[in-house]
Amino acid sequence: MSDSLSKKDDSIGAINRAKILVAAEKEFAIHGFKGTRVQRIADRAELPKTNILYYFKSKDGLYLALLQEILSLWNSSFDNAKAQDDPSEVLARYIADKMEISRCRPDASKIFALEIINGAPNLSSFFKDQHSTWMNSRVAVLRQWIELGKLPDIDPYYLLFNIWAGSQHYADFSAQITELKGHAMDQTEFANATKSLIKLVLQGCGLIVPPLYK
Amino acid sequence: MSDSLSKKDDSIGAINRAKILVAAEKEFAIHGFKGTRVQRIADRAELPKTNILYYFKSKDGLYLALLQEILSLWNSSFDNAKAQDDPSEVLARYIADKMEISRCRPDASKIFALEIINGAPNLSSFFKDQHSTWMNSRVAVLRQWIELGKLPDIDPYYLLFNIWAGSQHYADFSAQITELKGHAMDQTEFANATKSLIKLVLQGCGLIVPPLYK
DNA sequence: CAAAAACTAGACCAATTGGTCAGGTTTTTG
DNA sequence: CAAAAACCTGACCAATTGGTCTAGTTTTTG
Repeated sequence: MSDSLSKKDDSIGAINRAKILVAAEKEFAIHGFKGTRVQRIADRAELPKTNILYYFKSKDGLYLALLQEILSLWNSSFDNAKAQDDPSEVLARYIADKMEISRCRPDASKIFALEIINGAPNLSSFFKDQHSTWMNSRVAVLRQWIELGKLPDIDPYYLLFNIWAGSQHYADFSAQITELKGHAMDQTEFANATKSLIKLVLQGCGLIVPPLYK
Repeated sequence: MSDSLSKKDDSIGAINRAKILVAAEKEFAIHGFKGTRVQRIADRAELPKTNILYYFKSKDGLYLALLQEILSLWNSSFDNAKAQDDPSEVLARYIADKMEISRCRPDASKIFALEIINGAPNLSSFFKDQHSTWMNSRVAVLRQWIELGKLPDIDPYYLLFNIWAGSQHYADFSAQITELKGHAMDQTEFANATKSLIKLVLQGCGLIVPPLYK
């Protein structure tokens, strides 16, 4: 049977589904939802178009499945941070994680960005609620840090927005960055960009950068 | 006569062209290039579809005209900064300008973002060259500031990327922000976000925030 | 004021494309 | 090993949509 619940066998179906998702991620990132052609996903996955529609009921279905997989990338170490943790360590680690996603999964980041820019028409209210809940709990921890004097006064929302913006930028705007730098960023440059961002954000809100991230 | 060179008369053609551009900006920002329907631009502009194609040769032509108008927004006070200027003042002003664009022209920002995310398929190499030239001259000024000891050592590229990312985020990701905050940001909140960003960036690279922007 | 230019607009079309269908083959399973 | 389930695929279709054509109306201009 072929419901799309999680399972990672090596059946021919699982392999093809994975190939299709990889191809679709690339196509949707480059062309957007409306601009993406099922035929081109098929070409990229080296399967006939009909198979795409066989494994995923429709273009919509494929997109939704892909989006769900992408959203799971948003989980991070910051999710479990507590008031007793060290803000510098936690935030530096969080930024480093976010930068790593931008480096390794730029297309996933782009698809998410496209979705938000267009008004999040395909994000379920379940995800939105979950996201809001997550945000509230994280803002609470940041406020506790501030009360405890571990973090200088700063609006938690704008702090988080800046971390997201600053890290996702390297994935979403890679075309611009490549153009301006004259070449695509390599791993070393990503490491430097990560250090810069960590320093900017931590120092920007009055924290000391942990030695590990200098 | 109807070449699309600049002119701001009140002829019926100029008025309609302007109405179409306003409508198109909204539609392209929400649906992307491929997802935008000429008919819907027409509906929004309250003109028959044929008139859209009359004033602009094609959907492509309309999009290109709009994009060109949007690119002109990128000019700013930072363009003319010199080594003898004060980095704190210049950068604070630059960030404030960028935030103002995000607040007043969010759809323009979104269209630019969509264009870059999709690999900048419609940005002329003329614009790219111009942009690179601009970047080189700005990086040079930042480096002079560093040499003069007016600005602590920081990679000029990553500094500028962070300013762009941090400010454009408020336009491009407004759907997410609205969802997480529970409401759309008003002018007061934009003012606070601007202060936060200025403080984060300036303090982040070791500068003092000018009183005017506190 | 007449002719040219600018503008309005309904009818229509060709091309694209997501998706269906029917008839296969291969793999799994009892 | 047979039957059922899973998988493959070419032919085909209906709907959408950017764009054209033709024919008219309004505005500008010499």
